[in-house]
Amino acid sequence: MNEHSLTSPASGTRGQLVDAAERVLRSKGLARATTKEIAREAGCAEGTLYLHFADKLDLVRAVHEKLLPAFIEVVSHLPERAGTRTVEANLTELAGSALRLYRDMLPLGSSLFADPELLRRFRARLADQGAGPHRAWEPVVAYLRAEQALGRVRADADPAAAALLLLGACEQLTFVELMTGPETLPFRDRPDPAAELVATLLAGLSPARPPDPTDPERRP
Amino acid sequence: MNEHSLTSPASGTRGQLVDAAERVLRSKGLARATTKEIAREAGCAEGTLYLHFADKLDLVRAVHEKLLPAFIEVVSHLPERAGTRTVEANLTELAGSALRLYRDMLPLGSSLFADPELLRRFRARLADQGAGPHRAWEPVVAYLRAEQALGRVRADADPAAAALLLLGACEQLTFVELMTGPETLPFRDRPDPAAELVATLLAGLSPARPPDPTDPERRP
Amino acid sequence: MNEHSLTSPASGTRGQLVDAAERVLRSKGLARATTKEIAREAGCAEGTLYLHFADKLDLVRAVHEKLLPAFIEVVSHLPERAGTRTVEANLTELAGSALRLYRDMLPLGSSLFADPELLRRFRARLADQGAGPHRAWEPVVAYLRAEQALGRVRADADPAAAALLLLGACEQLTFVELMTGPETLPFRDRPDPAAELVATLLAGLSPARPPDPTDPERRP
Amino acid sequence: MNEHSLTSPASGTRGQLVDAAERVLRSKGLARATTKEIAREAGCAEGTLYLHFADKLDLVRAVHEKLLPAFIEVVSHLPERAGTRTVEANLTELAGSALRLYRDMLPLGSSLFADPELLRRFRARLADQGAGPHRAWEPVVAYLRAEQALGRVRADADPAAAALLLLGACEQLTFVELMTGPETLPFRDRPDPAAELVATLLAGLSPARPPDPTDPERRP
DNA sequence: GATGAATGAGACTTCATTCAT
DNA sequence: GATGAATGAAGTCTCATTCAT
Repeated sequence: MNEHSLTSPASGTRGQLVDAAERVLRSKGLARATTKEIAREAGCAEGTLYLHFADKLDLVRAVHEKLLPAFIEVVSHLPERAGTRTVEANLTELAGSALRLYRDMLPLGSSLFADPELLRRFRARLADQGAGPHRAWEPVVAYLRAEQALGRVRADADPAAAALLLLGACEQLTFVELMTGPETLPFRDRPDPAAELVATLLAGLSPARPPDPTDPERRP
Repeated sequence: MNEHSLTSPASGTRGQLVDAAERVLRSKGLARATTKEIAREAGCAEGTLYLHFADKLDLVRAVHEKLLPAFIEVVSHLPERAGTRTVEANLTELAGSALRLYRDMLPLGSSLFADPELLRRFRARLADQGAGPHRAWEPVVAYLRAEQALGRVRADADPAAAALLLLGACEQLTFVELMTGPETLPFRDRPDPAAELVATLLAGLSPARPPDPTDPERRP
Repeated sequence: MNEHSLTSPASGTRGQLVDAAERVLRSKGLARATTKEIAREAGCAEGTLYLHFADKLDLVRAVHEKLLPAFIEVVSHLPERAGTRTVEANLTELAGSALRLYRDMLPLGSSLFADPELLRRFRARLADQGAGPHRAWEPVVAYLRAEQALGRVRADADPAAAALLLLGACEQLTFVELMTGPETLPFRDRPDPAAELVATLLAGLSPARPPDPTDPERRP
Repeated sequence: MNEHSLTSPASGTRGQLVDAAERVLRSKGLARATTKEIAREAGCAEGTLYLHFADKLDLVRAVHEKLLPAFIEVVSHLPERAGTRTVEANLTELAGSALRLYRDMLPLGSSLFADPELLRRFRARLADQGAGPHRAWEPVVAYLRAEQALGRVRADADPAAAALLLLGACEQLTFVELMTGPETLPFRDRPDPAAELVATLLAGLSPARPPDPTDPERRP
């Protein structure tokens, strides 16, 4: 992962074009990214773009296609952590990673919504691959299920809902920060937002609760 | 609230232009919304747009400026609910509303990231008004604090983190649904996603917990 | 004559519009003078312009129509000077005035050539009035004739050619200065360009000449 | 030199654009010259213009930049004439050329004043090149100095002032003719305006003058 | 495969002019 | 006579795309 991209630099003209497009999309935005600048950034001629992609939108789609796997790659090592350290530590590390990843990916990913045709092509490709952004939840769900099996997470908790709560909070926090600007950081000026989110999720909001019969700590 | 807008239809040419721009942005996306079509949709000449806005981006910014207040308006009645019904019912209703609101607002709001200049102007206006998207959390936080005072929410819970977890989950669920397409609805095919999220947030993930000493239900 | 115009400020809305147009033409140029700004400068509404002029070009023409009379007004007192002071002093004063006048008038007057239709209308009006910019030569010619009658100018000199030489030199000097910019003043950095032009015109270039038989100084 | 331009037709798309722009500026004027028509005249697409020039004004400036060198080219052969024929014949030929050149150049050159931004850019380029319209005087001054050395022009005459008087008269005569229109030709209906101007300049206006001691014709 | 000058449709924007008040 | 919001034609300029080299 280099400084400008979540993914490794690609070789070959095609790869250079995708990397260049990603850099230009990040700095100029979809609305102001031109083929001229992308080609210049890739170090090739404007016409070369059309040897590798049907049109500009196809190149942009190729950029978006790199993003989700990059995210999943980072999250996918989480299940191996089940049973190690504490649940709180593992989830806090996850939330920290998610906050960093979203900060890099949200501006690019969100701009899919600026062009319905781009979104349509992106979806078509997702459908072909049976993929989707929800795949990012799967390692988290798998981890939580493993911890449930180990008795470190309530057996009757809903792992999917929990994954969504935690990752959603990270995404929204990033979304708001990016909208509000670098000067105003609502919530993030707290010592450790990731830890606070995890603590709240672990403890829940209900004031009291009957003891969990599956709780191994309660076994004699 | 009409079918096409979260806000009441405005009167006056300026208001018609903002409403028309919102409709066009929704259907065509920022990248394909043209001044010609916006003017046609507003029922006025293209030049009229420039009597009311400095340029196209200023009109787009005006559309975005309407979104947050519309969201807050809906959420802001929540605190009055404190102490009524059950916490679970109140939060489930909130989550349901949030899911519906995000579905309307996310495509528009996200496209802010497609143009850095648009985002810059949007932020500048936020700074002038001391506002920000985090204001949407405030009514939820206020509600949770009120319920804490009533003993219906753990006294040591973090209301801000809880608001972020719940609203973030709603936002991410919507985000993924919008990206994945109307056919594939991960998670949302469940009977009631809002209820599941709330249940998980209320119960927490930890298998056991010492009784909350401030819990009034535990007083003899 | 006020600071902004060669002519007295006019009263009435029509006159205010002409004055305002002159100021805007001077500062912005014909190519960038808009009816909106002229109206603002005149303190009236844009529509009011069309109550007093057929269109924008008619207003511009009205501005140009004021210029020549203003020039002639200044030059027209010259013939009264015949026989007073010296010919050199009188012509030097004339040249000095002409330099100042051209500096004010050339930018405006020259821009007539930027629009053939404007020039056409201007000419049509000139034809109606039997006027023309050559009228500016007439007082100078009249003066020189008077000095010829007094024997202070060669009897066989051509007053029209002399007027053209002197005023033409002043015009070109100004033209070049305006083109070159305020920093570089070719020729004008000399102590007194007007005096040098007059001295050269009076003495001529020919190295020797037979005595003028009509020269009164040679009469016994 | 072709019928439409003072300069040789250029090759290459850029040169064709400059030539086309010159023709359109001559016929339509700065105020009515459109990029669409210039491109059509140049036989290329409108967008091609922007491959070779930053904007329309840059193209117009390029046209203006060709004018002065074209003028100087014609005048620059004058110094070689020193000592040949008569001073009167040489200067009359110069004046004749100047009248023709000004008729071609003044409408274009004058319209520089119709747009301050155009004038600003033109000046900036002049400053870079150390050039300026006053360079047109230099060959004339050089010629007069040479004739002074040969004793055919008064030794104490001011060559710069003389050049300005003669060229200025030609410019003003053309200026007035262009303003007044082709029907009315003040002064130019005379048999040979150029000859009359030169005769007056050579003889001067003063009725008498002491013999020039440096005049070689007076030496025994 | 690579180039980059040329293309031309179409975007945004301006501005002289009109007209109901 | 005065207004100024609205008009819409026309302008400048951009940029994805093509194609001869």
